[in-house]
Amino acid sequence: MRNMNNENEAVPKKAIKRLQIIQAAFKLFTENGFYATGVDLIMRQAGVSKRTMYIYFPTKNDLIVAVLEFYRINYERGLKDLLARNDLSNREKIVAIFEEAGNWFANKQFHGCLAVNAMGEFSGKDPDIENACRVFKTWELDVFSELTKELPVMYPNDLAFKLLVLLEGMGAIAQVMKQPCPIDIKQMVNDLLDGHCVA
Amino acid sequence: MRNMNNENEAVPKKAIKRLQIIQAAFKLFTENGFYATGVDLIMRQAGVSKRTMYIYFPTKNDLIVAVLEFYRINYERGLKDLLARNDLSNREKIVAIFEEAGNWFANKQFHGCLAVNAMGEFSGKDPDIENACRVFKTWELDVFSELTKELPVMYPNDLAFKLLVLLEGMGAIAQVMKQPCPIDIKQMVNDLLDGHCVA
DNA sequence: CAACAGGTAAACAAATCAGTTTACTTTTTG
DNA sequence: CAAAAAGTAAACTGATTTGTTTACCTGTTG
Repeated sequence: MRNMNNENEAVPKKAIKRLQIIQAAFKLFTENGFYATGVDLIMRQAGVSKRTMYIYFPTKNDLIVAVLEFYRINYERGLKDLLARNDLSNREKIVAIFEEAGNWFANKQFHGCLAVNAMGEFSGKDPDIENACRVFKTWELDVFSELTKELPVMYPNDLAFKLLVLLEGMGAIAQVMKQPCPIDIKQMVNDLLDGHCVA
Repeated sequence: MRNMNNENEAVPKKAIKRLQIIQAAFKLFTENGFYATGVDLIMRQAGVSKRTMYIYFPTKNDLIVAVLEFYRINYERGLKDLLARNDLSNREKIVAIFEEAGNWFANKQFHGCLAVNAMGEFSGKDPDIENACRVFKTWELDVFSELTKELPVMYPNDLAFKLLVLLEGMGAIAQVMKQPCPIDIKQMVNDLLDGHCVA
């Protein structure tokens, strides 16, 4: 059985294995934690031999750093469509982000922010992982900053940081409590936005 | 050299070893995570033999549950004096809690909320640990609820939850970013309180 | 066809993990 | 004092960990 799809040939085989490993590791790290997830299981789930794995990722921590980068890129892609919409104001986009996050957090399968979890396991132990976590949170802050800087507010960066605090808080509580959020987050976000608006 | 203090004899030796173990484990779990901390190191730091450890805590997870309870009791004791003061209004106490938390989070040694970190490592794996984490967060919420219920606000429980969201968010960001909080948290808390006040 | 890069499968090494057991010592207490 | 309770130190088990190595296979390409 040869290659059947003669259209759209030349798929970059090179990076396929690497991505398979990252995706399997991402799922396992998210669901079971970093230390608790062994490389043998990752390689089995990825359908890849151990040797291949250690060619792409010389150490497990290298893989963790790559997974955290993947986590951010994945997150970015999920937000892309929303951020690109021109039928929504920046303020509406912010509210929409919290709505989407709220739905995500409400899922029983939610396991908290991977970067926060990684920090809990590797803080003070692996600078590369620490750095990857900070890069992620910095990016999250940048997303909000991009949205608030064109809002009629006095201190857009302060507002962005407050929004991030809100998002983190929701996530952490959802992760631990695993029950629907009893408050109206949308209203809380709107109050925050109103409090900063000069117009 | 016999026992010198003939006054106040009969110190309950029984629970001393147990507490030593919990305190050493608390420190190590906080600084290095749960999976990453081996029982051999805990027992060495506690100055206790392995056998004794396994008499008090048949499994490592039993110890983790005990540490999480200790974490809560410790937290409660740290808040006791503040909550008992009668020269402060409930509103002032809430603000004071955030000020203290802010100072704590600003410390470079801060490693995030132990219950959140535990959830990141044991979510879906150990019901007892999960439960201990939820008990901790429920207690945190109760502290705020006790303070808000006597405030002139419409929905004291909602306000309490929002305060908890704020506290969690600050903690999670501080844990990852490890840099001073760029916003005025006291003002953010006051805004939140003002937004709920009917008077 | 032949060379070769990239892959598999599995055995292996060395360390570490949680937890057990044994033999002995210290401390408390009736 | 003497029995009993609680402790120590250290060897040990068996499973698991990350990471290495060996021998073999496969698809592509000059």
